[in-house]
Amino acid sequence: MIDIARHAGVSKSTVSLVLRSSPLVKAETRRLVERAIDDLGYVYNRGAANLRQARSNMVGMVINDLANPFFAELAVGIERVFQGAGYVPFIANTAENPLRQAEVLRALREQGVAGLIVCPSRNTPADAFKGLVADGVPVVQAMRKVDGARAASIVPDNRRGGRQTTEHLLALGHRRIAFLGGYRDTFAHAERSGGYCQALDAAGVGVDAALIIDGPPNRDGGETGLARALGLANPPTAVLCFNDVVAFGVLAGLRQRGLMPGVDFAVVGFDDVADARHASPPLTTVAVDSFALGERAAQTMLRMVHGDATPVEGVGDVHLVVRESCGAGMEQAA
Amino acid sequence: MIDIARHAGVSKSTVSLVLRSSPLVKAETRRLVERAIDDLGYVYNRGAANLRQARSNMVGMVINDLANPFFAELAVGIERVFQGAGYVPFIANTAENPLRQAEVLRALREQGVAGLIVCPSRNTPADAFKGLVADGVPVVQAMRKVDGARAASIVPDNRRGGRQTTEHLLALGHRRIAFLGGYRDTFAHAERSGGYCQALDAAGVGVDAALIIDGPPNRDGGETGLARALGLANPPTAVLCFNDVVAFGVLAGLRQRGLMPGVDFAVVGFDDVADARHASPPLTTVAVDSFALGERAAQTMLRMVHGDATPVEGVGDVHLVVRESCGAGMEQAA
DNA sequence: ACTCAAAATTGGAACGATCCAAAAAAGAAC
DNA sequence: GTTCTTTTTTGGATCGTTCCAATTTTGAGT
Repeated sequence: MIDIARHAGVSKSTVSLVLRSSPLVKAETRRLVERAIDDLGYVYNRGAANLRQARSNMVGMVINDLANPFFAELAVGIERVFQGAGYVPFIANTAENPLRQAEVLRALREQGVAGLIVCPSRNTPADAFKGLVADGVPVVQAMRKVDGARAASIVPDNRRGGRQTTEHLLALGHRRIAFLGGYRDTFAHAERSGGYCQALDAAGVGVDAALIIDGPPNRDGGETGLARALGLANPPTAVLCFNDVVAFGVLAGLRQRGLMPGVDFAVVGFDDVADARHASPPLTTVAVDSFALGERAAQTMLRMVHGDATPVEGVGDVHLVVRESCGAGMEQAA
Repeated sequence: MIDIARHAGVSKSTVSLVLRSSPLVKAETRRLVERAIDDLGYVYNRGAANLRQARSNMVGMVINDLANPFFAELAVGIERVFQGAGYVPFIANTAENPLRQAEVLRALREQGVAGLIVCPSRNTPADAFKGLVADGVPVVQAMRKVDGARAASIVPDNRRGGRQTTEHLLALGHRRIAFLGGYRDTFAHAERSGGYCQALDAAGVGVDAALIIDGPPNRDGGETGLARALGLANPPTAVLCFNDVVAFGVLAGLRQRGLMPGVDFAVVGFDDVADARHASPPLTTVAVDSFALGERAAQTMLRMVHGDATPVEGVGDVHLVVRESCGAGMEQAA
């Protein structure tokens, strides 16, 4: 920076002002300095800058499973908001591993992030964000939240989604409805299956614990879960899946058994990822609007960066998207 | 850090040594300092450290399209290597936008990354990495490479893959084979379609320019490309798709028209993403082994970080995976 | 007890930016 | 041409770490 100052015939303080595009410098001086900057191929050292001024332009997105297209969509949505605001978002994957998550959070903190959006991994301890929050780093939880954590959160209305789909299946005449996939110890599972139980109770059908089958929230989880469900003495005629990826597994599993999803068996997903409407048959699911959710999380974080300290607990709207996999019109099957 | 020194009754230099786990400190002193560290809830400031010592533990992965599951898989593979080596990988998405990519690269440089793995966006200028390379930051291109860029690269054998699949379709009796999707101005398109042309020429079939239909490398690109292909005066009986996602679009398009992929029409993909074998019908495709490719790119970068300056131009092995979408056994269709 | 090497510790000067208070330059008003 | 604002520029201290050379402590050998 001193080299530039010399080259442009000004002081390093002036160069600093130019770099931060301060209105204090005369236009002419600015041009002079700017020329020197690209003459010398100078690169700003963000680390040094952060030393004095905590304001960094780096935000972190900590995501539990990048391989799940839903989270990839969410990430893309979030990114778009930050781009416009002059922040550079970096994504880190924790692969559902709380240890890995802790490492990532530490690294981001050391790096001096301006804020964080986190989709907490499974089994995240309640105090995972304590240090960050105490330091005044805005932390927004997205999609999931850790109970006991004192950080903002933006989550979809999982309970309502679970209830709506279950009601839909009930209306189609199903009485044996399974809830498939996802780990019982996660926030999302508790809420989604909670909505499911609530709807069953309200309809006077009653919950059969054997029909709540957990497992990894991926394709395999769907396939093996389906196998277990069909192996029951009194098997279900419909399944509500923890998420769309699980539902894809179920669709594949049904087909392998020569069953036609949407005709012989009803399948409903959750999330409405881009592929859901391209599945065969197109998947009935709960649209969570990942884009809007990500946008909202990002905006919440920006507000916190700018000093708004009100703790936000946002709930995103969801709605049922009826396609073919639930077999609307298969009332006789039950 | 000075607070810690005082609290532990040592000097800041000693604390610094402990933080870097130097062998110079006595075990007893180390324990003393470590206790002070978590008593006071101290957080290391990586920025300040990088100020003196260029060695950062942050590596960047710049990815052109996170929404494509193939790149997400690649990213996960790369991450796994770095974790073991004590580096923290951050992912940034460029969404195929060279301007955005430039911003991201600048941000990473300012942040002082130890190295970069880049899947260059479309239309990346040849000098995009010049500054980085001049600074001695290791840059490894993965999957794609920019011509003229003097940076290492690890890419799959696209040409061979294109050739193999085309030969396979020829062997099944097809003579009108289209190449669908992808932008003509990308490296991967040039190589993959190059292999395709080569195989056609070798078989004496000849290339019909009308059968090379480009478009976005996503589901939509597949659907609209298929529509164009089927609208030709002399339509193809088989398509080789630029990648699996395009192929998924083609499968959906065929089904909408009441055509059965693998029976009425042959479809082949490229990449072998996880979903390829779960498609219906399971997709015949070229396996590029994203995991191994990512691993190799990461290891190349690590070698460069450790001072190995030999420019690497790695080519990853590919192999044809025959499933059902190509309709092995449909020779009569041609 | 004394010497000397080895091991462990230390203070102060960097690194590259920002902040602050103060100085210099430019304009306005008389 | 003063004097007084207002605008622009500036030097030096500072952020939290690492490096270096120098110092202190330890311990072995006599």
